[in-house]
Amino acid sequence: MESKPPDLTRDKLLQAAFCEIHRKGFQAASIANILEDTGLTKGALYHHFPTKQALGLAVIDEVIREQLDELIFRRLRESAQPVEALLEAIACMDRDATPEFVQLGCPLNNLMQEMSPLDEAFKSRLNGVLMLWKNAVEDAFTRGRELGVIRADVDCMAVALFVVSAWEGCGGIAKNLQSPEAYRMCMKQLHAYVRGLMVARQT
Amino acid sequence: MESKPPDLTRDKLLQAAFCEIHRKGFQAASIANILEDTGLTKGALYHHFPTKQALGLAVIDEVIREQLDELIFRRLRESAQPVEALLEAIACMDRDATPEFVQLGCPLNNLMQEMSPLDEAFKSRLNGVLMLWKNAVEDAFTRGRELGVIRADVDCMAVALFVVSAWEGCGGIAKNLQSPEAYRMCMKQLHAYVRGLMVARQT
DNA sequence: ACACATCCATACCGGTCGGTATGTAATATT
DNA sequence: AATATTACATACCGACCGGTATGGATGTGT
Repeated sequence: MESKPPDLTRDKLLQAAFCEIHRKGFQAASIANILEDTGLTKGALYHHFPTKQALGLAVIDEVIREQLDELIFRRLRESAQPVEALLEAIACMDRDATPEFVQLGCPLNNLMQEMSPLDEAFKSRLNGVLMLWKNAVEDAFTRGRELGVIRADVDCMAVALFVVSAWEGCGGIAKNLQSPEAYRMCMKQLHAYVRGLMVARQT
Repeated sequence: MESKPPDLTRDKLLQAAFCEIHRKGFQAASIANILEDTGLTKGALYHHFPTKQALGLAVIDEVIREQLDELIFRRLRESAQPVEALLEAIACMDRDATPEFVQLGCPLNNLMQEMSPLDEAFKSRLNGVLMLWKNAVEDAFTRGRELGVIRADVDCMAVALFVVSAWEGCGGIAKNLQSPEAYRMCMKQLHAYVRGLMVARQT
């Protein structure tokens, strides 16, 4: 028994809403544009989502969270060498930084900056995703410390929060500079910072 | 000969616009609200500023830039011990973080995230301020290296870019968590990172 | 005293926004 | 086969937006 009828229309709306929000921000995102992109009408949208806010929240839960989970969280969770996976994830974001992604910035961070002070519902959902991120990184550090890869004096939680902050910060700055080079330069420093938390390795 | 008649009305508009933009973002900032706060009318506003964009750009140049200059840039510029001044500036932001400032976030970063991808004029002005910041930090590192306080292997420009990124990143994350404690925890790691760039000191 | 520019208030405009009421075709239910 | 529900399309609404046109008050140069 399939518990999930795919609901193609809903998915199209979510995807188009994600793009529009990613480009314009949530408040400036135009329902009309989303409908134009999908070829649908208001009847369709308001049949699936009671309000624009509900649409935005669904984008967070069903698009943004999923993307980050695939791209980052899961890799950290599933790797037997969590610290190496973290370094690889950082290096990977670095390498794969397309000019378009750099220019538009991290969808999660964009929404957090815009909506968290304005809307409680947004804030809690966004913070939920942020905590998934922080916890994934913290867990990687904790496991790394147990494995003897991370120095014993490292405060895993504080460091994890800082790593995520710096991560988003690098993306934000590069977005404004609209420069993949700046992003790489910046993420390279974050990479070096994390390496500095590891126990000195004998080569 | 006074070159600057104070222009009280203009200043009131700028200040009210700054607050409204700080709270809502530029696009969502309502001209009507700004006028209500100041007790002025559209006639006054559009006499001093041709458009809403011009008002926003003036806020950047005449409010935000000045604030950051006083709070950070100047201190780095004028100190004979630039690295210590940087550490102190970081610790200071940390200590003085009021819940309100944490909740609203850095005005510069807010505008950068929102407007840089949308408006060229905003982008160039904002990047100008950002470069002032980065250059001030870079200069502090460079001078610190010449003074023998910073390790010789440090890439001052890359590190400066990272420091500013992480700085803004910490503010951004704390803004979403709406937690001064998280901000302090995060900035403390940044503080430690900068200290880690210094030559080992014999106590 | 007169002309003129500065500074600001009032009234108004077209456009876009999110949201709703209504209709309809297709599908599921009984 | 009749009925109810789902899944959309269409047309429309009031609110608010940034911006403008006009007019009045005040000072200023001559």
